[in-house]
Parts: sequence; C-alpha cells; structure tokens
Amino acid sequence: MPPKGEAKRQRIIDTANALFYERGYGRTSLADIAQACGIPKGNFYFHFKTKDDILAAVVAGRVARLRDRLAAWEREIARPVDRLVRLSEMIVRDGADIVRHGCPTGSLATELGKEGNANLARPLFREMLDWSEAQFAALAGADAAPDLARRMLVRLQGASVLAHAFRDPAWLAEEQAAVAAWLRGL
Amino acid sequence: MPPKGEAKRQRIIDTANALFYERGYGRTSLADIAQACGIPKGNFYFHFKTKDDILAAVVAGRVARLRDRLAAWEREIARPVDRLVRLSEMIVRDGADIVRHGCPTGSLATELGKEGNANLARPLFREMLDWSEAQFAALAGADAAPDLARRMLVRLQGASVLAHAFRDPAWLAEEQAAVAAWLRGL
DNA sequence: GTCTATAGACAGATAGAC
DNA sequence: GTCTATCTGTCTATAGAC
Repeated sequence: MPPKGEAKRQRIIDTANALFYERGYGRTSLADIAQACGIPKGNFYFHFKTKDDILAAVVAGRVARLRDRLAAWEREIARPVDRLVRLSEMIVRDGADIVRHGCPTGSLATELGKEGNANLARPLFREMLDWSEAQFAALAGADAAPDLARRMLVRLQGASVLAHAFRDPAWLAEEQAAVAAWLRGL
Repeated sequence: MPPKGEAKRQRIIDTANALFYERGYGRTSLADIAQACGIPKGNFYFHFKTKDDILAAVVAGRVARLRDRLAAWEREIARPVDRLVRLSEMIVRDGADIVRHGCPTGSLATELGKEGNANLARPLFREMLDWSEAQFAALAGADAAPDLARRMLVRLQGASVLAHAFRDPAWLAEEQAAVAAWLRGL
C-alpha cells in the first residue's frame, strides 16, 4: 500500500501539469498550484525541494503516460502505417487544447530551451521519435526510418505552432490529412 | 530632424529585441534591458508606457525588417521558386541562433499564446505567409497557393522547434534540403 | 518659463524558499 | 506564515535648449 502522502503528491503533480501547460512554467507560481490543489503552500517543501523538482516530476509523469499510450497502440493496431496515422490523429483529437495552449511537448521545450533546461523536455520527443522510427522501419526499412520519423514529427510540431499562433484548428486538420496521405503512399 | 530621444528609444528597442529573443519576454526584466542599455530604469517610462509597449515596438520593428527583406528578395531574385528556396534557407543561415533560442517568431508566438497576447506575434507569420502565397501563386496557380504556403511554413516552424529542443542544427539542414527539393519539383 | 529628456529613489505586489 | 529578492510601474528632482 502506498505511503499516505503519495496521493497528495500526485495531486500536486497533476495540478502542476495542467497549469504548466495552460499558462506556461514560468508564469505558474507555486501559489497558483497551491490554490488549485487546495493545500497550503508551506506543504510544498515536504514533497518537493524546488519548483524545478515539481517540473521534473511533471515531465516524468508525461513520459510514462506517453509510453503507455504508444505501447497500447502497438498492441491494438496491427499495421505500422495505421499506428503512425493514429499518432498523427493526436493533433486533431487534442486540437482544441493545441489551439488554446500549443503542443504540450513543443511549447514546454520552447520555453525551457530559453533557459538552460532544454534537456528536460527532450525525453518526450525522444519517446515519440524512437517509437515512430520503429514503425517506419517496419514500413520502409531501417535505413529510411530515422529520416521519415523526423520528417513526420517536424510536420506535427509545425502545425501545432501555427494552429496555436493563429488560434485556428484548420492548420491541424489539413496537415494531419496531408501526413496521413503521405504515410499511406509510402 | 528627429527628436533628440529617438536614438535612445531605438537603442532600447534593439536591446529589448535581442533579450526577448534570447531569454523570452517573460524572463526579461526592465532592469535587464536597462543594464544592457546602460540607462536607468526610471527612464523607460518616458519612452514607453508599459513593458507591453516595448514589446509592441519590438514586434513592429521585426515586421518592418522582415518586409524589407522579402521585398529585397522580390527585387533581386527573378524566379518565384528561387525566392521560396531563399526563404527556406533562412533557417540554415540563422541556424546557430535557432538552435540556441528557437525561431524568433515561433518562440515568441508560443510564449505570447499562453497569455492572451497571441495576436501580437501573428503579423510576423502573416507577412511571411502572404509573401509566400504570392510566390506560390506565380508558381502553381492561385488555387493551390494558400495550401502550399501553409505547408511550407509548417515545415520550417517544425524544424525550428526540434532543432532548438535537441540543440541540433541537422534538423534545419535536412528539412531545408527536403523543402528545396519539394519546391523544385512543383 | 517651458519643453524634452534624464536620473534614481520609491511603492506595492508577488515570486520562490524555508 | 515569514523572509528576502525582484518585479513593474510611479514619483519627484534636475539639466539643458529655446
């Protein structure tokens, strides 16, 4: 059975995760998280030493969830091409959030990159990239796979940036359709 | 003849422009700008009402410079396809900065989008988009032009995000080469 | 005296850390 | 809840040009 403080710790992480996404890391204060959690801010430092520690926990949680989702697709979807199409569809399904707040991974990487912490968001891209590469390897051979995986991620990220900047989900729908057509033509 | 304070005002804008790009808008304080300019903080509010006003002036300056550059390419480069290739080459020429700080326009749009100010960075994308669309119209017809311009901008933005996140200019060089090949095949 | 510009101290709010 | 640092923005004093 989990330690007693574990639930509260998880609630802090979940709340911070949502706020970091919506407002950005730098613009989210510990007081904001405390208020949204309904806990006194003094209790933070029982669970986390610094704000950066909370960020690290948030990113670790995101990586774990992404990994689970990708593994599920690998179990549930038979053909590699369909798995990749499914990945591309994420930007449409999450379109409303992306229009409002950008891609969770991309916007975090962009913000952290301006400080010294670019490396923190990188595992999320890594995870997506490695998984895509495995699918492309089954689809078009191991030689072409790295390049294809990068090209796909570039397009999904670019569409997210512009959909966010213009507050227009059409960027996402159009690019997803183009990516899916490209995948099916490989 | 220009007012006396014009030169200093311009120096503030130029300094702010560089710092906003390097550190981000939110993480750049007026004290930072003041120190980099060598002027006292109190003097800011003679030239600008708020920090947002400085940002507006910075963006206006960037728009003007971008417009000049695009107009120059239109004068100096004969074929529309070569103009578009020239635009794509920007991410390679500015590659060192993009790897360190991201795309100036994209990272600003991503940051401001998290607050309410997404519209502030939009004119920069608009400018690029309209100009590209005009080139594509001459290249592939007015019907296809809007979509082609968007697809190109998506790829340049995506490559910038990932080059920044991974601190690796290869993302830029590879995507630029792919975009140029695509342009020449249209 | 008045306009433009400079200069720096100061206030109020809020940040992270403990 | 307290501490210290720092943020944006304001206030007043001042210097020279005309």
